[in-house]
Amino acid sequence: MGRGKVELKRIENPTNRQVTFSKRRNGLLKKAFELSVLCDAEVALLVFSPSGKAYQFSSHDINRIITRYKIEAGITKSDEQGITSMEVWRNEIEELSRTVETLEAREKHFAGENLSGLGMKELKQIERQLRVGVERIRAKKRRIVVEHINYLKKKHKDLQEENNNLQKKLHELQEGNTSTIILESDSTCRLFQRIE
Amino acid sequence: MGRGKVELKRIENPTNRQVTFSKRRNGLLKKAFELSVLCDAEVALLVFSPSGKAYQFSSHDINRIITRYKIEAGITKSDEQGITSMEVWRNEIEELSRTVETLEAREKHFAGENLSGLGMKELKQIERQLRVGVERIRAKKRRIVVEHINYLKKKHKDLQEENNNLQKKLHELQEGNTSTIILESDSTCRLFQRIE
DNA sequence: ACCTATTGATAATT
DNA sequence: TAATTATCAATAGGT
Repeated sequence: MGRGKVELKRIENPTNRQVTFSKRRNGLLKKAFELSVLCDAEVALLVFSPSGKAYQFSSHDINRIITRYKIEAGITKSDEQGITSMEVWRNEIEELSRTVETLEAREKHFAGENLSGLGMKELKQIERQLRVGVERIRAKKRRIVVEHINYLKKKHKDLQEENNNLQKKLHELQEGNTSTIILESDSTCRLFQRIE
Repeated sequence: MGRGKVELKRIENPTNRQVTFSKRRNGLLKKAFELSVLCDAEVALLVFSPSGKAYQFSSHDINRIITRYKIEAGITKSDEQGITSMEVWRNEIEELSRTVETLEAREKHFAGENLSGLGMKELKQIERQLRVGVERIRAKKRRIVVEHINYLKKKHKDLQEENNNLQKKLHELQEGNTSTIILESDSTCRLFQRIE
């Protein structure tokens, strides 16, 4: 929505990024507010800029919304108010550690290690995933090669054209001057080298 | 944004409210995502519909974002001791998060996704790893099949032996008693069934 | 920070 | 519920 489409990737220019952040953050907060009013919904929005500044919107008490989320997410705490941030962090660390363990186990499976305990079904499943991965990797490789070949073909064609032009000029010079001409132009020499 | 301006107040028609909720919720989630990507920001969004259904978006682990918010909000009564240990934990969390991200990225690569940005060398490396994995999985499968076959062979042999013994006993009985004998032994019937 | 050409979101309608 | 479309809103790039 502006003077040009924007790719969905990190804006590299820091100034632009900052400006866009400011604009879009406001837009997002506004829309969160509108949603809560128009549709009578509970909305909580937390935003941290890369530089660490915090922004928030919440239609109701934010801690209530967060608590509601945590309850829905299955994190039933004995005492919501009593959770110190330290406890929250400890839980967070444990959760992350579990995630890491799971991911590492899966990676081992993909590498064909630690397979004891897996049944035929799981093995077939993993093998299928691996084969899909291999096929996609190969497709990507083929694409890269094709692109490179096309690039070279184009370069080749361009150089051949340039070469023809140079030859033509050379002939014109020879016709205008019957004395022998020795080819010594640097660019012409490089040209021939690059064509092979 | 539509066929007419809308007042910033609760939509009274329940159908319209539901439809608008669905559309705007999607729009809001999309924009939250875009903000996080374009501007490299941490964003967490929680939405509860009036009917109680929960929707969420978070650019990073939502609990981490919530924790971060709680810390910023409750920073008033934090003593220096607390801050120090909190920072230690926060560092640990960030490290774990990075590990998770790395592992997830690698898993995507193994699945042949998110390959943009990888060069020929990396692609070949990944393909090699995948092929090694496939080979090991297949070896494991072969081992399982062979073991199973051996198990069946042994069972078959045992049963055949038992069968022979029974036949022998039968003949002995027949020789001792010339009258007709009808086979009705339950165990013998099951035996023949299991051998096939 | 403000301005506007453009893209994006969505209200109404089918 | 899912498309389509006419409009309004957000915003990218420029000043």
